[in-house]
Amino acid sequence: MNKVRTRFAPSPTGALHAGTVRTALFAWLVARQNQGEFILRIEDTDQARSDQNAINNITATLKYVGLDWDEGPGIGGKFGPYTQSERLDIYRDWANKLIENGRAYPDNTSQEHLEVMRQADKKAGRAFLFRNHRPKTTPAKASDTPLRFLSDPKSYSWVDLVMGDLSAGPEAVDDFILIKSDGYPTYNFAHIIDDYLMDISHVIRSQEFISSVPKYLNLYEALGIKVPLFATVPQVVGESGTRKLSKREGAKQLLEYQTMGVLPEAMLNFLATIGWNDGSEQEIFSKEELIKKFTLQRVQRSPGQFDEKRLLWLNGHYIRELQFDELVKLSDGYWSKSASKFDQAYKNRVLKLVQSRLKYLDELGALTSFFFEDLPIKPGLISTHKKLKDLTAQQLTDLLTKTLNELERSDFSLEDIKTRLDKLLEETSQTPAVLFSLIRIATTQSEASPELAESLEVLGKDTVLRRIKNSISSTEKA
RNA sequence: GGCCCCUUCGUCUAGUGGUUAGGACACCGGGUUCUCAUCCCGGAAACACGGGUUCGACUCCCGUAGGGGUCACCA
Repeated sequence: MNKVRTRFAPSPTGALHAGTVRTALFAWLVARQNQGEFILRIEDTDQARSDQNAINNITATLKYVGLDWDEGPGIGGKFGPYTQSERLDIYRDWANKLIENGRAYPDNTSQEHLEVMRQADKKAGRAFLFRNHRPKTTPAKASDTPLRFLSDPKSYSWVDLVMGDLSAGPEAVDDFILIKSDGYPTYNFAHIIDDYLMDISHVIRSQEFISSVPKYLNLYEALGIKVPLFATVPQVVGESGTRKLSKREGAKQLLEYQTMGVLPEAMLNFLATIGWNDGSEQEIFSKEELIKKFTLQRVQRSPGQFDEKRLLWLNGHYIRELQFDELVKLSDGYWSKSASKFDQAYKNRVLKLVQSRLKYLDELGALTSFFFEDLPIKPGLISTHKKLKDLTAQQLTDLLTKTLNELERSDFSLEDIKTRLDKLLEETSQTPAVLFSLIRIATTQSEASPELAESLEVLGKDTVLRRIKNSISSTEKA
């Protein structure tokens, strides 16, 4: 069997989102599991829409999720260049071969006339086929005359590695533009030439191209070149459940998740399991396992929905699995501003307390800010608390005062804090639901926090006593 | 509209003629001295519909409906 070579061939017209990257991932997995090669090719044949920012976004996104490429722009390779705008001569040569064979013809039908014909066909309830309107005579070939493929309509059936047996009638084959008036090839033409010249074994792409395959098959024949294997990956749809993932659908570009602090291994796991699983009940897959277990045959044929909740669950899982020193490194940059005045040792103690609570790194600041600054007192935390709202100000003050007196005598070791909290429960004959809630609110002024004793220990005696005193004076006023 | 593809809990899915239709996320309830999270236990929740074939259909066949893609000098 020939060497497996797969490619990711995006057009640089915007930021990558999950759907596109998932397709890239599948192509990458096929290459890696077969000791093959993964090629990055930039399809910038649309001059107006392509730009360098998008190219940067593509490479940054691939690097984020760890999809390395063996050949591509920048790094080169034996089949370069890997940017289509640098391959114009190649397409022209192949186009000339088609002209010589009588399989391509210049056509300068105006956009207006095309539109008229399209409307007429639409009205007649049939698909528009240019070949039904081929001009009797072809214009002289000038440099700005578009070149059309002269199709040879017939039925095709072929095998798709994901979708299975597919077929279509001759109505799916038409005369399409090969070279545009600006001299650039269309996608339909360029990708076929490139896949052939770059020795691509598997063309793995998303669903919108499936109905164009018969046209491509017809072109492969005209060109007399070998047809690669096809694998069509269904789309990833957005929250609506129907529409394709897009900016309009509210989809984030993938790099936003990097900024949020979604770990690459979580993103990879998530992407791979939209529309794929190994047949078992396994949910967590490492990159190595994916390489070992992935098969195109087990890719779902129906679209998959992007479920951010599931992504965040996976990410939480991977954060919990992280070695602590690894988490320390990754957390850098996600702390609240107020944390900058504290040393790393203190931050580490805080981090230990929240590792199991983080769904994504960017939550860190909000989750831990009370460890670094006295938050403003929020009376609502008590007045709406289901266990505290019915206590009088006097009762609250009493409880806090007793707590203050007890903790003042503590050496603030975790052990001692726990002992004294237990003692307070006895003395006040309050349930933890009341007393601990109150202390927690007084010392954190937050909706939620890690375990009370541990939080107090990390906060330290001075801070805890100060905050309790502040709370007392605030409840007295109320 | 023509052509093509798709259809199991809200979501991701297991399932390839005989299962109490399984798991996970999310959700709800309970437990872990308080909250949030983790962890553990439990709950609700699906075979789009209609015909066949068969002793027996989620599984096979045919329709119907719904959804998606495509019909560009965009990819």
